[in-house]
This record gives sequence, C-alpha cells and structure tokens, in this order.
Amino acid sequence: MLTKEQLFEYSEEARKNYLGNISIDCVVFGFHEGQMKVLLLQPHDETKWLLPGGFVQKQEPIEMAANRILKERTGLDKIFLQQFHVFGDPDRAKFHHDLYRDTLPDEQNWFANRFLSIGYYALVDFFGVVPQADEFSELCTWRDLDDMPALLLDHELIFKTALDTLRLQLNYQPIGYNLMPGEFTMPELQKLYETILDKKLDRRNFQRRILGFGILNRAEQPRKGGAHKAPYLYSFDLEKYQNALTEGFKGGW
Amino acid sequence: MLTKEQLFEYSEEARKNYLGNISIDCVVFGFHEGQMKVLLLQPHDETKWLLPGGFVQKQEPIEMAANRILKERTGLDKIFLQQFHVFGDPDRAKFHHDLYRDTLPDEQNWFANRFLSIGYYALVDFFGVVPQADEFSELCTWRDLDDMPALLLDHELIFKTALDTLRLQLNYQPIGYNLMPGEFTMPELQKLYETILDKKLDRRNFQRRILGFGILNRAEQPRKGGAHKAPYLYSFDLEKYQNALTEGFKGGW
DNA sequence: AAACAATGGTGTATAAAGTACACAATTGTA
DNA sequence: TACAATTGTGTACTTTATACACCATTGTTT
Repeated sequence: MLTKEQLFEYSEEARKNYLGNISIDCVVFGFHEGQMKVLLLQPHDETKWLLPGGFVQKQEPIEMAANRILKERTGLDKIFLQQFHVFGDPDRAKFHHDLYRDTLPDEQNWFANRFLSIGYYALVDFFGVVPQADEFSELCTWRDLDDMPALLLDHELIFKTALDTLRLQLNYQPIGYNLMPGEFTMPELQKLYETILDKKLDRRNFQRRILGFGILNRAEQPRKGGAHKAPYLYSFDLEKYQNALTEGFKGGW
Repeated sequence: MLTKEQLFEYSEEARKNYLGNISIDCVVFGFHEGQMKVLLLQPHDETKWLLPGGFVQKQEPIEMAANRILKERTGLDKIFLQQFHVFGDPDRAKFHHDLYRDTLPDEQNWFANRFLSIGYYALVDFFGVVPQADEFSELCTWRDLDDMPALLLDHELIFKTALDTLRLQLNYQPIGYNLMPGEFTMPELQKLYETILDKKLDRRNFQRRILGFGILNRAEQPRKGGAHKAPYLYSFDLEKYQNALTEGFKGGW
C-alpha cells in the first residue's frame, strides 16, 4: 500500500496526464510447457491478485495505451491485442476506493474516481516476456490457467470474459502464431487448443482440420534428437495466416 | 446549431451530471417491409447524419445509460442491446469540437472534451418505435440500410462495425425475436436474414436450417386472406430462444 | 538382442450437415 | 380456364465431422 505522500503525488501526476474515468485492463495469455499462462500482479501486502492495467493519456489512442501498458509489464513491443468488452459497473473499483479512503480525501485521491475499464486480451510469446511489476505491486508473474489465484475488483469477471471470447474466436479465426514458437509440432499445437478449450481432441481429426485451414507449412526435416519417433515441424504461413485473420474461417451462412 | 447561451447551459449541466470522457453511440436496427432500417438523427443546419447517442451519468451503469438514451429516442423500454466496440481515436469528435470552437472557449464547452465512445447495437420492433429528435437535431427517422446517407464524425465506422458484428453474430446466435412481429411467415424471416447478410439464400435449405435450430413454433392455422398460397405462421419459442442466445448454436470445436 | 513403453504418423468407414435442384399446391388475375 | 405469383415439400450429391486402429521410430529395460 502506498504512503499518503506517494498516493498524493501519483494522483497529481495522474490527473495531469490521464483521462479521469477510463482504465484499461489486460488479460495476457502465454503458453509454456503445455500450460496456458496468464500474467498477474500481486499488490503490496495483498494475498489476492490483479490483471495488468493502467490509464489512457489525454491525447493517446486507446490501442496505443494498451500497448504502452503491456510494454511496461512485459517488455514486448508488438503485441497481438484484442479489445473485447467494457466493464462499467459503478462499484467495480470499490476495493481500490476503500483501500485508500482514509489515506487521502476523495478530491485528491485518483482512485476515488469512477473508472470504466476497457478489457483487452493479448496473446504473447511466453519466452519474449520479462515480467516487470509496477509501483503498486510486489510481484508480476505468470500463473497457470488451471491454478488461478483469487483476483481483486472485478478482475475475475474480466478474466472469464476474456477466456470466453478467446474460445469463441477459436471457431472462426486462427490462433497460435502469437503463442507458439516459430517452429512447432502438431501435438504441441494441439495441446494449445486443448488447453484453451479445456478438453481433449482427437489427434487425427485435429491434424486434418488444422491442415485444412491451409495456414501451415511443414518443414522438410522432422525434429531430431528427442526420444521417440521424430515429429514433423510446422510453421505458420504468415500471409495466409493474416488473410485468415481478416477473412475468418467459416461463413456459417 | 446551438446558440452560445444554449451551449453554455448544456455544458454546465453536462459537466454536473455526466462522466467527462465517455459517450455512447447506438446503431438501432429495425425491420419493415423487407427492408433493414437504421435510426438516424439529422442535426440542425446539417446535411449529414448522426447515430443516436448520449453520455453516461456519473453513477450510472453503462448498460443503463444506453437504455436511457434509446428510450429517449424510441420510446421503447426493454431493448435488446449489445455492446460491441469502443471507439477511442483522439480526433474522432473533431467535427463537434470545430463546430463549436468559436462559440465558447474550450474550458466551458462540453464538446471540446475528448470522448471515447462505447458502441451498442440494438435490435428493435419497428412498429414499437416513435422516433423522437433530441435538442441538437432537426430530424430523427429510419433510413434504409441500402440507402444510407453520409454520417458525421466516425459514425460511418461505428455503423459498419455494428453491421459486421451483427453478421458474425448470425452464425452462432438466434436473431429475429427482437426484429420480427409476434407471428411471421418463413419467407418473411428469410428476408430478414437476406437483408442482414445482403445475399440471397435458398428457400428450402433456409427453412430446414432454421427449423433445425428448434426455436420456432408453427401455428395451427396458416395466414389467410392474402393473395397466393396461404403461408404458415411461426413464432419464436421464447424459452428455447433464450437458451440458444446463451448457449450459442454451434460448437466449432 | 529382444521385448517394451512412449510418442508420432496415417487411413478408412460412418454419420451428419451443407448444397443444389424440381415439382406440386393454392390463390388471385387475365 | 390458363397464367403468374407465391408457398410447401423431398431427394440426390457433396462436403465435413466423428469415431476408431494400425504401423513406425526411438530410447529403455531385461
């Protein structure tokens, strides 16, 4: 928790630079060792956690604000970001307000503002990320999707909505370029899908379907040196991938 | 265009009641005589048009704000509303700013603020709507989807994004309960789909697919009195419809 | 060296869904 | 009574989805 002086200074700066009623919260997904990960922050003196977030500068496009915020937490520059929902319950930040209620009077306390939060989800390369805590936080680290701690504010809802959106997205858009390394095997990619969807898929049918999308290139040489039969290596055909991103997979009608 | 006094008064009131950097814009779809309609406003002394919109009261949930705004424009109370995107370009409201730049200094002029606009689209019963202009507008009226006038600000983009979202929605959610009258024929419902998608569909396959969703009830008696063969009347099975809304139609994976 | 365990590649048969297409029934009009 | 417009319905064909089994490679165990 911040001291009165720190909070005062932060509030003054924030009022000068940021829009007063907008925040951004990001659900950052990574994938490592067959596990879906989410980047979380643990505030000082807290057991619960928060999603990385921040505010929008007065003349900054929101897309750029989200990128800036994530660059500060991950070190990454060009991040796949998708805006998915605005969370606008008037009481959503009650925790923050209460936390600092006695430290400063409301007029001086930035966190007494009402913030509508724009939710973004990000798909990032796990190895490219160097998690970096902000001034309010003790820790900034990856957490497994199936071992999520309790979250503060309405971040539980934001996280769940992001995951739902991602699962829906899976039905009409390619996923994976931002989460997988440059080369990967079919079982590895399948694991990603299984983790996102939280269910097992049939190996053979998965392969047929994914290849049917026509966005993968198979390398000449299979991966060698590992135990067991050497698997083929695949990479995304970036042009076709981008095209599928804009076009979508299936018409439906 | 407002007089200096009117703008001053409006600005004072707005500053007192509304969040200073958020607006809401709504794309209201209706369906009548085989035509998709959108509700538009024409400001005083303007040739271009605007989507109905408004601001969020300081302690009001955004969903409620959208409902309030639409109630003022349509008279309708319980509207199917779907938040679909936030438009956050810093220059998106440049037109408004310029328009009133010489009337009042920026500090006093509400429209000098930067507004992020939350986009909602609404599906409404055409006959239930009594269009009602606001204080800034000369006209509030339905316009045909295939005869849209030029729009101001970034409302062209907002409209297009809403339509794209609606088309996507069509693939995994039922549409129509909010747009069709209580009873309707299969060709009428097909016309709705064709209008939204802007393409012809096969009668027989459409019927099979729609019925396959299991959300329609067929009336005992066909419609009578019209020319030609009497068509059957259908109505939505509200319970199943609601269920399909939450569940979605197809898994994909 | 042979058997085994673990992993990965591939094909086929069946079911379900999507697509294309044609004919018959009703009603008002010429 | 013939005709035009509209609506209802079925069937063959293609594509996609699903379920399922066998063989190949590699390191480890005996």
